[in-house]
Amino acid sequence: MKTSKDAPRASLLDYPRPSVAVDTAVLTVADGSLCVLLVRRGEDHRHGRWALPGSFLRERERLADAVLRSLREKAGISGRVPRQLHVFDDPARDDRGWVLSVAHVDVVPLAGLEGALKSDGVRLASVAEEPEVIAGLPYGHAEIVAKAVEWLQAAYVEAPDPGALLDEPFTLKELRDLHEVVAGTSLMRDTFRRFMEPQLAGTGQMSDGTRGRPSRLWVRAGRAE
Amino acid sequence: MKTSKDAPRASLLDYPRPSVAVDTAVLTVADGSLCVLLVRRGEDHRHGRWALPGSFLRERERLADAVLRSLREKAGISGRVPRQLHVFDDPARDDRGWVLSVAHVDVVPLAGLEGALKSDGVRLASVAEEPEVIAGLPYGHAEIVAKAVEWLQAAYVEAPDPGALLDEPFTLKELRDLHEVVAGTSLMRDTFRRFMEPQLAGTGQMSDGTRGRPSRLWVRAGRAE
DNA sequence: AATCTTTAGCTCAGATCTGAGCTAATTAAC
DNA sequence: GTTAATTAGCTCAGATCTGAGCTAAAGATT
Repeated sequence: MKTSKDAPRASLLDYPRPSVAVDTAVLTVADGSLCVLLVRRGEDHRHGRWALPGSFLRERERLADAVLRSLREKAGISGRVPRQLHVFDDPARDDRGWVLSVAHVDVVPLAGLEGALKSDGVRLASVAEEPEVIAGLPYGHAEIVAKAVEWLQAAYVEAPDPGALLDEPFTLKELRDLHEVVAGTSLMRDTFRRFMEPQLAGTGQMSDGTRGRPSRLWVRAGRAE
Repeated sequence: MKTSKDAPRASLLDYPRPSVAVDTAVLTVADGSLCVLLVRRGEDHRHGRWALPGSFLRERERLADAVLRSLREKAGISGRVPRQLHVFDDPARDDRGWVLSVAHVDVVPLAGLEGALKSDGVRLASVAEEPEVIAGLPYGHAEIVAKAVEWLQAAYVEAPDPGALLDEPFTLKELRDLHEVVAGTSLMRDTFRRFMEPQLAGTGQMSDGTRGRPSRLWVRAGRAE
């Protein structure tokens, strides 16, 4: 089972190898609530339970490609920019054997999920409003969701809608509403404006047909002006 | 070995598996310079070249344990709190085969490395002063060092000496000198003091025998007072 | 059409932060 | 000893940040 330890060995690649999986928290905002995408597990293991979409890594496949493939196959959606979060390596994590899971996060606007959500094998769970659903996920997936949310919140403190959840152009109110949902707190209007404006480019247009006084419309701009 | 759980497929674990390695950037401060520990590679591969200490993961081993083992075996040092940085997954990274490398960072005071540095198979490379050494590391290790330094700098912005590089108690000058080395820039004296003092606990003692006016001695304190 | 509600955009006093500069306390050099 | 150099700790004016409150501009309600 084990190759000998000391003698010059044929190849270091003779070491036992773990299975490697990717699991992804797909985050979006729906109905003013930060949500994560769940899929119902198929015939393989833990049949019928809700879990994050994931997959085993295929031969020579890149992690990001495995994430995009798993989102396509399991949830029927197009992921965008999967980002690695952490490797979970508890040998007892998965009772099928020795499995490392590389957790990822991706951000997808609700419009990109609507087709997938018609299936009854796909649903959203609100991170804030359905904590019991998140806490009950198998394979330590609750921890992945927590890390994903933490990452998203940190990203949304730094820049205007870095996950591109909003369609451009948008008003500062729309942007602030989104950031408040992500942060889970209310944000001071002027402080928010003052921080974000330098990172936005004005379109010259004004919003129209909305409630209240029309406001300028903006698009995301590169940080360096 | 593993038996299948239920019918349809033999086992998902029949997928091909990558080799998994850990590589660690051990950071320290020596002679007023932020340094990373390198070891000379042994008989296995790339004989004689300097590289970060690393190892293949053993059966059911935790990543953190593999890091500590590799530091013990390859560098003869006791690591402290290895922290995961990123998984490098380029299939062409290693010409021996399909190898995922889980990069880690650890912080160790110079005193903990002095024994190891007597060996000519172990050296320090200054991140700022020997960029060509870092840039020439094999297996994409330069990228690991860059991520490790980035992580350390971010950590040192948040808290007083989170890597515990300084022996307690210390003066604010010693702390600031350390933080300046890590940051690579000079830090405003009073701004630094004002930010750090609430995160320190005074010992009531004063420094003695040092140049200049004696100053208070401090120890690190938990963030929550 | 008058009034209410909502949102935008600005202003300004007060709060907070910044860092140069001052005085103090010690060691080092002469 | 006397003077220079170094570092500590504080102070205060100026810079910056904050957010309540004001006026403006639109749709909604009556």
